[in-house]
Amino acid sequence: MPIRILIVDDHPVLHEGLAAMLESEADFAVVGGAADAESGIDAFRKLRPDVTLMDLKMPGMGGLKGVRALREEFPGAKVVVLTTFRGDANAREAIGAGAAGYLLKTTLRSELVACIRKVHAGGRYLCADVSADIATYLGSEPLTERELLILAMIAEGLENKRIGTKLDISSETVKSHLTRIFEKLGAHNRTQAVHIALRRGMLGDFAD
Amino acid sequence: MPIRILIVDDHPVLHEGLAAMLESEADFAVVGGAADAESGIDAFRKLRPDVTLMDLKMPGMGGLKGVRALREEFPGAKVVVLTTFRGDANAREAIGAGAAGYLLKTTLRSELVACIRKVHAGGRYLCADVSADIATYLGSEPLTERELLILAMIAEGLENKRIGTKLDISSETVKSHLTRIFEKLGAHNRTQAVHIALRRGMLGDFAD
DNA sequence: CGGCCGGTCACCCGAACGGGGGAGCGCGCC
DNA sequence: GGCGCGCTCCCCCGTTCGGGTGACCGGCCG
Repeated sequence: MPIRILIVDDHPVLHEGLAAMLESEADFAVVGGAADAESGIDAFRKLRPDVTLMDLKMPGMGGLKGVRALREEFPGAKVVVLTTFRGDANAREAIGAGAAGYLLKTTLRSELVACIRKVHAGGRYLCADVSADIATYLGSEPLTERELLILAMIAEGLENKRIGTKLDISSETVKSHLTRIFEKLGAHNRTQAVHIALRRGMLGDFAD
Repeated sequence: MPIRILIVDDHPVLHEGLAAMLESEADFAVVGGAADAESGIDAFRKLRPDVTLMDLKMPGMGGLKGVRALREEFPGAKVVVLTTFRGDANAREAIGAGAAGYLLKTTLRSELVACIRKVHAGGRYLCADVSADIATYLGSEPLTERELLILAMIAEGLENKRIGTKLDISSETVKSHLTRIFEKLGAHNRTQAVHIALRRGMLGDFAD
């Protein structure tokens, strides 16, 4: 009996590419597909695939919450995240959300297949680039939610005072958050902090 | 006789997806593929395809220069750019470099096929999102090379003085460039300028 | 030739930023 | 209960930023 696979990706081209790739493996069967996390979970309920391939950036709830929600409802679900972006933060969160595999879209067919096999067998698989990224920042403290929120507003170019107003806190508080953010990221000013955060995938990334 | 297509893309999954999609059209024939611009041009020399699909972000020279180089050697080459990223700047440059089509990877199969047909017939095709982006910023003045260079350094978090040192100019000059950059982008501070530039695809983008 | 444009530099000044302290307060965990 | 952590706020002070204004020069184009 083949490994039954569900594909959740909103890029038609990629979606079909994956399907074509996987179908050509003798013991793989693509049993369904969806273009966003919500309908992906629906599809899972009906199909109960062995392995689910999920993109991170999708309309609606997004892939990260998708993984979390899916794993909450089906703790045994085996999910492989497949995304365009590097950066340790994305991968860490995905793994924290319960993903068993994490691949980049630059992955070779052979690696994709190997990953699915490994995950299906109950293992984990991270592609090399990503595990390297994670290793690089192993010791680094994660930002708190508040800090991430403020950093996101910084990234949009807001000034401390305006952020304070929006969050109903003093601009002094914003400053002290910022100081901690700089410490954690190793930045010396707000623009550099944004740069590092983008590189590490900590901010709601640009582009789809 | 079918429309002969060359695919240049470094993402195996996407590459195969495109190939699968296009092959399933009766009058399309994928005659070759490459994973970077240089070998894409090599392939073009041998194959002389009717239409070339090219990704923008690739190792080596990158897709933009690839299009430029290809069109220089073969002014009649019909190139469709296929990329993940929105933003008017990317698209403008690609068109300026001689691309006849510009699609996002979120494009539907039907649109992809239509685009290739239109370009093959000698026409142009931009996907709706991108032409909307371009329309939005129609009146805006483009940044000069110098300004882009400085903006890129700003994006990395460098301060004016350090940029001045690196470029061997006064920090006052950096400031006056910056003032012009703010004007052109409609920004009020450096971080916001970077934000806008990223959104508009003006900076060497993040991620592959 | 005269103008325009892009790049260079200068000075003033008020506002924003970043580093240095210190200090409360609520919450969860041991 | 005590401790730590995250969030909140405050003051000081030197630096950087950003706006305003003005100026020079070399190249390109009409």
